[in-house]
Amino acid sequence: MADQVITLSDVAAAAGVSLSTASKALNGTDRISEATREHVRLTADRLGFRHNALARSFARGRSQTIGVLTHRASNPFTRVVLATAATELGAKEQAILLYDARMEEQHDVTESILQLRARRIDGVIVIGTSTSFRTPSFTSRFDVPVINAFTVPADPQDTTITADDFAIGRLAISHLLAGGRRRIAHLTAEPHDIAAQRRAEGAGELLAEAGLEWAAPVRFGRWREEWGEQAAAELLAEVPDLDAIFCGSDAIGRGVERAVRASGRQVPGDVALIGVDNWESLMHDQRGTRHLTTIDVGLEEIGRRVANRLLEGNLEPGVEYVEPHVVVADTV
Amino acid sequence: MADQVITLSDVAAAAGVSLSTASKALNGTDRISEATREHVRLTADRLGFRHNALARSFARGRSQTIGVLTHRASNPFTRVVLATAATELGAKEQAILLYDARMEEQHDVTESILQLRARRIDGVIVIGTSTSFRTPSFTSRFDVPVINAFTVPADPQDTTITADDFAIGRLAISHLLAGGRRRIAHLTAEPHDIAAQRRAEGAGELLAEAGLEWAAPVRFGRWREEWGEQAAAELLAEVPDLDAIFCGSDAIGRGVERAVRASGRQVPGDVALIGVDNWESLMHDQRGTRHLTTIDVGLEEIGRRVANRLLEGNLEPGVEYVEPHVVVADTV
DNA sequence: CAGGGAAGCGAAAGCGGTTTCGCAAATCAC
DNA sequence: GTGATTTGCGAAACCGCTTTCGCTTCCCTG
Repeated sequence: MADQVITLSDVAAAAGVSLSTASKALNGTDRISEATREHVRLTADRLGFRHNALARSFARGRSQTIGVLTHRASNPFTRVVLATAATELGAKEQAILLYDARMEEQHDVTESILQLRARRIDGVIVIGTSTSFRTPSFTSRFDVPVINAFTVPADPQDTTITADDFAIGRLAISHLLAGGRRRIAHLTAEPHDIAAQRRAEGAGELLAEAGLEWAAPVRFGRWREEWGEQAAAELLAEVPDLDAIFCGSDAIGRGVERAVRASGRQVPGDVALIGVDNWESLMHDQRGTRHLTTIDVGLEEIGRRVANRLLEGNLEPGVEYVEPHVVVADTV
Repeated sequence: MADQVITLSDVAAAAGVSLSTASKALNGTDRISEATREHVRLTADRLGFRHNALARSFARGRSQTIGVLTHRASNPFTRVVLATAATELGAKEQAILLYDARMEEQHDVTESILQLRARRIDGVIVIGTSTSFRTPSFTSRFDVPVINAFTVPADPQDTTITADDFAIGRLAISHLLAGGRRRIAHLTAEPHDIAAQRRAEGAGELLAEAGLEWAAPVRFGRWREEWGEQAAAELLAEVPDLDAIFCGSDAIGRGVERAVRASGRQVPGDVALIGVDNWESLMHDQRGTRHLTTIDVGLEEIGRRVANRLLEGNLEPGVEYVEPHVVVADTV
């Protein structure tokens, strides 16, 4: 525990070579004979040597830490991306330094940016709140790579990895069609919400390709369970022969399900339901279980990919979409 | 952007003092006249100087980063604690370095520990998976402070901050009693699950204090929605005059609610429901809404407190419990 | 066999701060 | 007014590693 810490010069001395030789040997850099390299490696192992990461970072000028800018880290979607990215980065010995700011407030975020630069971070991940809101562009405010996650990019030249709402809509309908449903309706969030719009568009497109139409006009409302319940009740009264409802989110879906059951219909016997978000996975692990069939938008994949792209330095400008996937459960 | 970086010696030169004086002035350490201190500060500001955090960390031997050991970062509860702690730490310029390991596997975690020590981390947070499982003790394996979060500590001398399952049970019953309920049952998880046990004990205790008994024996089963549904159906058949069910988790509660409604009863008119976890908060923010009344176990508070304790160096040995609170919604 | 180039290694200069220590001047006690 | 402290500041060592540069030695070419 309190044992003397071994430094590189200890290793060099023990191996009978110079400090610089030892450094090069262990780093695999520069021209060193294979014999001495191996010899240094062995003595280093024997002594239990580990680089002092602080000294190394200092000398190299690279901090082994990635800055993360979030809008509101308490957002559950943000958390998933954050935790996944942090795990991925940690596995590669990269720390993260998180600044949680209201990105709209210039002053606040400017201070954070200065802090991050002072820390000589190696890269930046900007995590947006959703695909509904545009996140300001920070790319030009750093001299290290910046990558955006889970957001609608303000600048199309920024590197962005995000969910594919259009594909989500298509996938939902495709799954319902595969289940034999034909009289399908869609209940979703605010009409000005970008994610809601794209999901509706994607869904409408696939429906049209199948030669079908919505069984009722798409209803826009709120991302809320209670709205789902109320809207579904009205919808079922107007269009009694529905056989499926595509719900804009799992929260809405929960409300819809209650209304459908309250109307005396069976789920999925009479009406199939599919949501979006994979809400239940946020509770699964040992606990929880699947009930509502849903579309997973791929938040974890976003987190993983963002971390890896950044480390690889693989930052092509433009938006890269993550493929959604169906999570099969009891409601289709 | 690519503008010359200002170093401390630039500041010293501009202020007409020595490097060491400049350092002390800005750090508020050592004896420096207030006049020169202020003068140095002003020139530093004027030049836009920021400490090179790397150099500083190196010189001081403190990394400004906290190591985090998790069992499985993908666990939703872990994520909440992690994200909250990271936010709190970030606000104080502390980075985090996350190692996600199966803590049971010695080899794996030993490597992580060595990495963390090489990084000269300033402290360690160990996040458990829940209050159901015991996490091995890592305190003695570091020479920096270690604090455990959301776990049953293996060593009572370790510093641990976690949820108070006993209080959770009491609180749930107290809320139901305040709502005028008297015929109360409890459906919860596996009988060997520590969290489930304590919640049941706490609930039973408060019930006894109120001069009441369970309307039916406590039923232990699984942390699953479907189990809740099935168990509630049976329970209602056996004890038709129940007026409340304390559900061991929100997932169970969801299932219970379906069963109650399916039996023709109203929620909360005929039967009140209360869960545990504040599941919906994991989805709230802009979206989602409250439906199920529940007990929030205080995960965010755990994250916050763990971060702050560590920074303050305020690490008394023993377990500190976070107070749960009721989240009022529609089912009581 | 002379000369040029490459291979292998070491000396030393950083990287940009913090911190110890010593010295001169100012302040204090008596 | 003298000696003992205290105050304010600068010189320089140091943190542990990376990296440049130069010096040998060896090999190859013609």
